[in-house]
Amino acid sequence: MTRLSSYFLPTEKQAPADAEALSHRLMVRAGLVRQVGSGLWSWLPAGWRVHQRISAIVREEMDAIGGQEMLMPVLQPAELWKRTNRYGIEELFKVRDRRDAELVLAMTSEEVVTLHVAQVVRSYRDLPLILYHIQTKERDEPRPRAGVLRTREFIMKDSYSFDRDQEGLQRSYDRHIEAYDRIFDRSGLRWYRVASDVGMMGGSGAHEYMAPCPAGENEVALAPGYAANVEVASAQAQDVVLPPALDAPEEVHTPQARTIADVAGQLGLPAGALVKAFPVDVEGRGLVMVVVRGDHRVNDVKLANALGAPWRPATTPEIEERLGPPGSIGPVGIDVPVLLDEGVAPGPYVAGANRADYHLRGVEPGRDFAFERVDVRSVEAGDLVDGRPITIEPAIEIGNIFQLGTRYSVPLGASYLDEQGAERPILMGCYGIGMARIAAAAVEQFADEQGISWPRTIAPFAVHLVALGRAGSEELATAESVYETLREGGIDVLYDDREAGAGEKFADAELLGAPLRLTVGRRTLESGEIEAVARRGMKALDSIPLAEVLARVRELCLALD
RNA sequence: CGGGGCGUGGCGCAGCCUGGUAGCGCACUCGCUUUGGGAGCGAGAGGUCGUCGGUUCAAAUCCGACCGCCCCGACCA
Repeated sequence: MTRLSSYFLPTEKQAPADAEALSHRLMVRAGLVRQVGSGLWSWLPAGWRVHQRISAIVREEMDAIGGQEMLMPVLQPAELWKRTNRYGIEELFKVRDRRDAELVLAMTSEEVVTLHVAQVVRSYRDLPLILYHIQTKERDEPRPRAGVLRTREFIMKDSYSFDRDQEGLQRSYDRHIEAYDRIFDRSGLRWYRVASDVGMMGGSGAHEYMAPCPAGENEVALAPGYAANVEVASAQAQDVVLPPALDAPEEVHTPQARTIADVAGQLGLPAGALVKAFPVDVEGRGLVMVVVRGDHRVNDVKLANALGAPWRPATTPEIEERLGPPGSIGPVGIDVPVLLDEGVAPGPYVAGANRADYHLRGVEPGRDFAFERVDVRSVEAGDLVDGRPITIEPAIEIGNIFQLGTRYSVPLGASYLDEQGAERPILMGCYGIGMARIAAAAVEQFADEQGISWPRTIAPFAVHLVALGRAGSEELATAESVYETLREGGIDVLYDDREAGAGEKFADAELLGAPLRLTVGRRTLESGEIEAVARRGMKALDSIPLAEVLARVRELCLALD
């Protein structure tokens, strides 16, 4: 049923007032999705077609690497989640049944899939395995936002690999990289695979797939041949002009100066000629002073990774007791270990004197204080990677892959016997893809003033057929036959047979964004042809003789973006 | 969780300050006209003004509580 006159496609001229993100506005306006509650969305028929097409691509590529599709429940016993120590996660929905038994709504399915594998797999001969499902996920998000970009309920493809050792895990991981690269290529997106934080879960590797677009919640650092989440990105800092060196540090009076900007302003120096001291308390290690260049910022994630332990900013009393007045602390003459960021090149800097209203100038790392080198600053646009400047772009995370190791197999008892009869834990990986985010990213990346311009591989319809002319006209009769021809030829065609003006029909076609628009109207019908326009760029194509419609449309469907 | 904002017909909004039982544009229904870029004229239908309570002769409007939604931030194994 793809006659627009009877298709459930509620397009709107005006977007809801509270919709901000482009994809949110357009997906609602085009009648693809409708909101039910905060972070809760229905997919209307045309939107669901997009979703299904994305799922089909994912399914094909997962199957191609040997993935086996299954289906696990959303509602799961809380017990399993307690065993893996995930029951305390805030985002996890917890519910109770009529007998007061505790259940959860799954946000992923590591517990359940591992349970099955633990029950079934006995021997190294049963490995490796890749299992996946495409299933609803529930997350009690603190703040749903931007339409379908961040929701409390969404459908995700999550796969899980099971291998006997790290080499096997790496192979499964690499196979997922191949599959994911193909999936995102096929979906028509501009995307990057970036190194990502492995977090406190440990594991030996993690990547995120990022689609740059304005509504993105993440930031990626990009340079030719380089892409990384800014959470973990490293780059060479931009040079800063330093004042002349001194034989030894000298105190300078800096009354009331509490911030880098204050000090730099008073001394007439760029912020980069100062160093910034950031005292932190590290679990199991105590107080350390992290020092970065004055114009740089400490990156929480990189710091945690460099320390290899949880940390927190030192409190004011701790700073006053061990160092000096907050706002005037520095690395010289203290009995606290100093971690010096790589962004601080050799040379004389201005640093806090650990004495109110005074700073030191001419402070040289190594000469005036000892330090341990770390890389803990956030990279900035213009920093260099292999001599090339990076840019920082917002991006949507459309997929992630993660080497879990034995994080779940040990607590859930998933093990196997090796050739020697020794019991060993199974090594796991987990791999996710959010279908809705692919759709939203495509909208964001390719929309123009008129509306959406879908990549052909995930468009709800390949062809949007517009009939002009009123009931009983030759145009309408011809359009009917073109519609039937295309439909019987297996083309996904949406036929606008409504009694509406041309402007309205064209506007809706452009809003909905099918790659190819065909128009049956008097203008070209006289010469036995119909018009064709490519949605991407609104490029007029050669008119198509009626007798060749099916063949020509087939060609165009493969040729268009 | 902190900050800000908003709930009036399907969508977008006005009315609220200064109480007197609801209005505009689009969409919708019917008729006539129109028909290649969101048509014209005429006639209609559609609203517990988020909910509950309070003040008052009278509440969309004033007061209180609650609910919902959005944006920024925090958060996002």
